[in-house]
Amino acid sequence: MKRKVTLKQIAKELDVSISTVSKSLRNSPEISEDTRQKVQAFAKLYNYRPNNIALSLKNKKTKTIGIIIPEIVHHFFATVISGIEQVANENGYSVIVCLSDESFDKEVINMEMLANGSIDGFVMSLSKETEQKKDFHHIEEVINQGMPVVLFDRVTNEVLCDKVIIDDQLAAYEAVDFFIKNGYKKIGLVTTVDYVSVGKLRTDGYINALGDHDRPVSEDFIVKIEDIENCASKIERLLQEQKPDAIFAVNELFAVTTIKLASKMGLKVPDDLAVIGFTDGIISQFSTPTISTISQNGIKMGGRAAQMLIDRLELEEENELYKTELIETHLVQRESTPTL
Amino acid sequence: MKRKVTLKQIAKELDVSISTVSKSLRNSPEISEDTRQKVQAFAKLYNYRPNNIALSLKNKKTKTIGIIIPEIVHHFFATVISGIEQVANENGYSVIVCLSDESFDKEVINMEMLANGSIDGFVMSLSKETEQKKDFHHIEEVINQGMPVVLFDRVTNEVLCDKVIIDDQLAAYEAVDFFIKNGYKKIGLVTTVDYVSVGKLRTDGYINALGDHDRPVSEDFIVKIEDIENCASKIERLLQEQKPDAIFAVNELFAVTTIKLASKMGLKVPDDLAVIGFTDGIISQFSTPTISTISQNGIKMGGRAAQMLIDRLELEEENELYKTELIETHLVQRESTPTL
DNA sequence: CCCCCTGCCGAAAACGTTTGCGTGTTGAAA
DNA sequence: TTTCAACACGCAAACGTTTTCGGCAGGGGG
Repeated sequence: MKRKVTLKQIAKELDVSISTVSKSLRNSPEISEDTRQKVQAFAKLYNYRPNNIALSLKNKKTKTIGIIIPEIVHHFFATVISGIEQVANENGYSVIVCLSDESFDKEVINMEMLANGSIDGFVMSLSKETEQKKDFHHIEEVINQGMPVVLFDRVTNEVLCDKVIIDDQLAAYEAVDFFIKNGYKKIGLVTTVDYVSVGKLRTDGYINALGDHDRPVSEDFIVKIEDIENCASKIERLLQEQKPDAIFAVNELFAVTTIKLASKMGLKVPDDLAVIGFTDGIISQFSTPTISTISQNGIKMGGRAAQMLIDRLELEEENELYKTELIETHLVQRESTPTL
Repeated sequence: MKRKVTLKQIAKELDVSISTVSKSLRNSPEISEDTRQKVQAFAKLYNYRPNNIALSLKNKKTKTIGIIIPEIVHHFFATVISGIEQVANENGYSVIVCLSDESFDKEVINMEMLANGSIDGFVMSLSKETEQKKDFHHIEEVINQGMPVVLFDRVTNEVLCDKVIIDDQLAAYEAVDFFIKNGYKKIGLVTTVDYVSVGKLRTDGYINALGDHDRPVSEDFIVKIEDIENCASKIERLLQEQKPDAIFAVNELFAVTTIKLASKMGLKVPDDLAVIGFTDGIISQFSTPTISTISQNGIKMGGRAAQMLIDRLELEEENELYKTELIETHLVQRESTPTL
């Protein structure tokens, strides 16, 4: 086993100083052609690579981005990571991933763990619990220490930083608008509880769309789901009691669950019930029928977030002007809405 | 903005030496009660946290695990990361994730990038291209430098290291055996090209199961798919020309694609065609009909891999005894196979 | 012959820790 | 009063880099 070789070892072996070796490898004109060649040959032979940790310590930058997300077993977040990783790599950065498991405490612990020098900045999406508690001191603290943070998707107005989101409200509006324009009368909503920021916004979009078309908004047509495990009964009740002809669901899981329940009740999708979901993921593409969704391009979202972070990192002056970028969405029509 | 405080700053502020501060914070008996209290109070006030990078440099360990996987937008790999992260966190480790995008070059670059001190060890799954080229020098080099590697799922016999796999061949055998025992006569296989290690093993399991029951193995019943994009025609041909009554697919995507094609051809699943897939993921759970699969517990797999790596890292003596752990699988019966 | 310049290289500091060892002070024992 | 231990603390090295600065030697010009 041959351990990694260091400058010091090369220096000793070649009987020169450490600085000579370092300069030779960086092609400094201070060093004679002869010595440079010799050192470089030796370094190549022993496959010398500078130690990242030492470089990080010296340069006070790690070239590493910290990602904190609620969970990774979730297609949308996986695509976001993918987007971040891609842009990060192109710019010579690595990514270190931590999962909050939707827990406030884990989010805080992970942030503190990474904030002590391990990374140059964060890209993160809030955990449900954090959104519920509205406690963002851990994020503000990190920002105060001069470490940039970019929030995406699940963001909050209460902390000042760069953000990347989609226009959740508008996207939901358009989905409902699509239903209305195509003659649907009884449009139901399957959404999350209100403290989930994106759920709330999408709910607002639904309400506004109905309002703008002078449609009544009834609580009876809205199902708010806390945990996915036992949501079936609530959705079933909506389907049975209100007999909606269209359902807008704020995520894939709700959409596919609704369709399955509808099918079990003998309803045909899309003939008896049209469905539009949110987040264009695996489920929507492969379920039967395939599900029309509002696309939410995670790759692009992650890419933009990473780019914003890196831009800020490589900027010399501190810039207190924070931007919020909007990622465009559009309706992907599939089998769960009729072709018109 | 208050930047992170260092030992040096505390020392200057309190007019003591750096070592006194350090020792005070670590409760060394060398330091008087008085000074200790004073330093600790001050450190708490300024929210002192030791710099991870400096610690890494000093201790020559980073408490970070490098993960290299082909892609993250893939439910199985996402669950594996989840499993790794969990065990890593419990042991005070972070994880840094790199994606090879199924490319040999990216795999090599990522490994070299991380191997220069950024991490203590690797958990990885080979890219398709690496499996095809059978070039593992980058992995061997890393191991030679004393950095432990744990391979999972897509592994190779050509490199000596710890491994975590499922018994792909046995699992496939059992799936086919299930078909045979339940009276199916014409069992088709939808698999990958042979260089994908797990695909090959599952194909072998299929062949052996047929052989052991004295069933003929015909190439006509086997479809080998290179890329998922244009696999439809091949599968259709199998369904039309051979009219199998059961299909074993080596992954979810092949399974759901087969089912969709069968439905389009008017075949009823499971009545006209029974299907068993592999990897118990989102698609299998939510497609219609839900798909029976060989479960492949990614969380457990990742967890074991992480534990093996950490065990080796925290072991004092070098241990050349490498283990290969098997994760048990079982058949999850859903709607794509008949209830008997 | 002296001075200066230039080419080449090494010493050392710095990044932030931890820790073995040396040292000064104090108090008590002889 | 002398001696010695215990106590409390500081020095410095080490981890592996990069970079500034200073120095030495040799050569050329005055």
